[in-house]
Amino acid sequence: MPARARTKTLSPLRLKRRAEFLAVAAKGRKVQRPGLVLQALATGGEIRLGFTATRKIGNAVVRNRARRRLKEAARLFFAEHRIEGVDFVLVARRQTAGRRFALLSADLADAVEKIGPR
RNA sequence: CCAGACGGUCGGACGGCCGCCGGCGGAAACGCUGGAGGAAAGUCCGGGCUCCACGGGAAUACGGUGCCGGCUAACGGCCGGCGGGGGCGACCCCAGGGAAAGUGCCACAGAAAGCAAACCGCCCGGCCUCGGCCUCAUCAGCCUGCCGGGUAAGGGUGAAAGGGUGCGGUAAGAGCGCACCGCGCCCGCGGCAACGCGGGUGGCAGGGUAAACCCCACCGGGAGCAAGACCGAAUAGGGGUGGCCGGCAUGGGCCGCAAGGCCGCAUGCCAGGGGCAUUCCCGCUCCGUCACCUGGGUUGGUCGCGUGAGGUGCAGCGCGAGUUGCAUCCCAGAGGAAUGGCCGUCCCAUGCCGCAAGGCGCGGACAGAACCCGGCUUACAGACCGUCUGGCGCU
RNA sequence: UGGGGGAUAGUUUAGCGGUAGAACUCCCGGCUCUGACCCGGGCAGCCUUGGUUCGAAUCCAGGUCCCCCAG
Repeated sequence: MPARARTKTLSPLRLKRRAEFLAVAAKGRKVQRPGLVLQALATGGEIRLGFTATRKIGNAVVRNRARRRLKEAARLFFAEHRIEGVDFVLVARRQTAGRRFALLSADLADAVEKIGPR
């Protein structure tokens, strides 16, 4: 049986293992925006998301907040745009926690657009 | 009213829409319900819990603690007291046992840095050879010089110089004598004690440093929830049973005519290496190979995993830390890990514009549970409450 | 989570409780026609806050940061 049943089928699978993050970083594409860095790797399977916040951007509270805002932005964006077959990693930057949410969302849309032609 | 001391509480509020994690109900859709902190932090102490080692004793080593009494499951924590230091005061701070067990160190300066001595001095006595003063000259005297002795008041060095201040005393001095202060010892009283108070006595002995080694007293097994338990599929390593396993002596058995050889079969003795902090005594345990049998790690799942040294209220006892009784409540828990996003009104802080009303903008202290609990330490915008101190003013 | 170590000049590093040193760098001067080498001189430092001590880079405690090890 799966580790835990996804109650929401529309909430995408999460990347959890270090190896998965490393694979995306090593083999995928990368786009930088003021609010985030987006990494993408075509896999052909279901869409999967990973979130990264390093110690460089702040203490635990700041890192948590940055990651949650990225999650919210991603949730809203991918509800509108169905994309399959890609692993995305959203990396928080110093500005992520403080940037206005509308700008952060625009950063994400921009980044997906630019990285789009896989 | 101003300045301050101490203790405590809170640490944005309300609402709407869309979401996240857990629980309950449901076939599902979905509904209901719970969802970070005082420090969740640092990981500095103490425990619970779990596994391992668990044999006892003695000594040693190592680490920690260190005024007294109490609280506590325990503590290096807390409370109360004592002593010392600071502050006008409320109050604050203190690793605060032992320096007459021993060792070490005390740079530079200074005569001398720990055992008593004496550099410049002061004083006494002696020698007068040379020199100087005095004298007409000599002697005597004085200065200087040399020798012997007495001193530690003064000078100077230092963080520190063998009690301090004053009076007496003396050749000069000195606890040499006296008074007060300090210190040691003895006695009495108060206190459970640390200690305090009083009296007597000694004539000053015993410099500092133990956050230098050390001594004394007390405490201390190791590891940690990735501990650990259970469930489930394939390959190398574990467990049990049996056989074979080191040397020597004696006996025995077998082969051989014999010399001799083989067999640990029996008894006894001696062994090697590793582990149990070290040493010692006894003690325990493990070791290599073959055959057969049979259970378990890693990845995954379940449990551990929140009813607890628990929170709140009231009452009793206690100065207090706390403790006892009654009532009442169930209050996040999961995996790399959930509590977020947007909007509105208000509150707070702040920037700009404005005479003002107000407008525009930006931002809400420190910080995020990872087995749990008791402390400590550190971070923290601002607000509030209580007690107290000093000052000013009024009645 | 547990354990261990470290922080000294811009860099790499010495440093028995009393002096903070060395090398490279940098600056100035000299040598040279010029540069390098070389020679002489100079600037600059004990992570932070308290405490012990007459005196602390050194000893003790709290804090900050960094590194390493085990799982």
